[in-house]
Amino acid sequence: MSAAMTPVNKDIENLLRSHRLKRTSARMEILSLLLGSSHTISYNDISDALGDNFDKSTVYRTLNSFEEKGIIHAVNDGTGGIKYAVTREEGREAHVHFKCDNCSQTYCLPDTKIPNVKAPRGFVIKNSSLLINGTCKYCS
Amino acid sequence: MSAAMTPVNKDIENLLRSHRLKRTSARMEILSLLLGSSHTISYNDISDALGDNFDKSTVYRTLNSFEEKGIIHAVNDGTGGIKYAVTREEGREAHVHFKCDNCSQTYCLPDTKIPNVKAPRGFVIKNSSLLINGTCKYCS
DNA sequence: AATATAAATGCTACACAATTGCATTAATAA
DNA sequence: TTATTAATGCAATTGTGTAGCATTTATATT
Repeated sequence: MSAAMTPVNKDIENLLRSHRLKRTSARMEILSLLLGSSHTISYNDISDALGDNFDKSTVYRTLNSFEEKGIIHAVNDGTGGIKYAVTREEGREAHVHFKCDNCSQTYCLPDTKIPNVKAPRGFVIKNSSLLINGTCKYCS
Repeated sequence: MSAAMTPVNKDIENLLRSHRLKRTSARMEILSLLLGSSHTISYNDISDALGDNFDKSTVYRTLNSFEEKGIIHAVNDGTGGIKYAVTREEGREAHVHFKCDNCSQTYCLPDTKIPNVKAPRGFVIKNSSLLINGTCKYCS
């Protein structure tokens, strides 16, 4: 078996370099977690996984710079904090997020696009975000 | 001209009584603000409008009990705090919320229903919330 | 390989939203 | 009018996230 099921370092390094972000261990480890997760993750998830190796502000700043570069996107599932997921090709367009009431995880549904809605006269639509909750495929 | 453009006290009293909530001045005033607003309002909006007549915890607890009773519903427009609006008949069904990038107000669109989406196999949908942003009818 | 420079980090403090425990006060039922 | 039950105010606390600033580190340059 290979070293890990997690994304290989080279992939992560390339991703950082292509966005002109310095290759630091905080970024490597945080990006590795994000790439290896099937669902959105929060600051707390990252903090738990990484122990106290990095300062809170480093983790938050890392997430913010990933988001600015478009590597990840923020998801607000209504539970308080913000969660993040890597933005994959299929998910560039506005896609649906799904929060499971059972396991409390929030998933990107990159292939499920947000339908167009017709707003009342005078309201001009720019963006939209659709959050669904229910039971995820691992819990149903 | 009648006493005010705001909802009459009797309406508010009835609303409280029908939900078995005691008629206190905090509830009367907060509910009056909510009923009189065309858009969602936050704790800060209420606090500003009411001065320091009521404690922070009273205001939050009042909003929470209104929400539990279904008198109002919470809207998270991604700007930090939670906003609230009275749930009117047409809006009982899941409706769209609209955040204006210009005036920063968030509106209920009670007649704009959230379209059904087809989630991937295994995901069972219970509820959904759709937040649109753009320019509202008062700003366009 | 050594150095310069620009950026990232850790630390501490802070800001803000929201909640909680508890003693006091007020609203309604009896 | 009193008894009961719930709401309020206060103070403290939690949780999420940001900001300033000195120090350290990654990378480009020589």
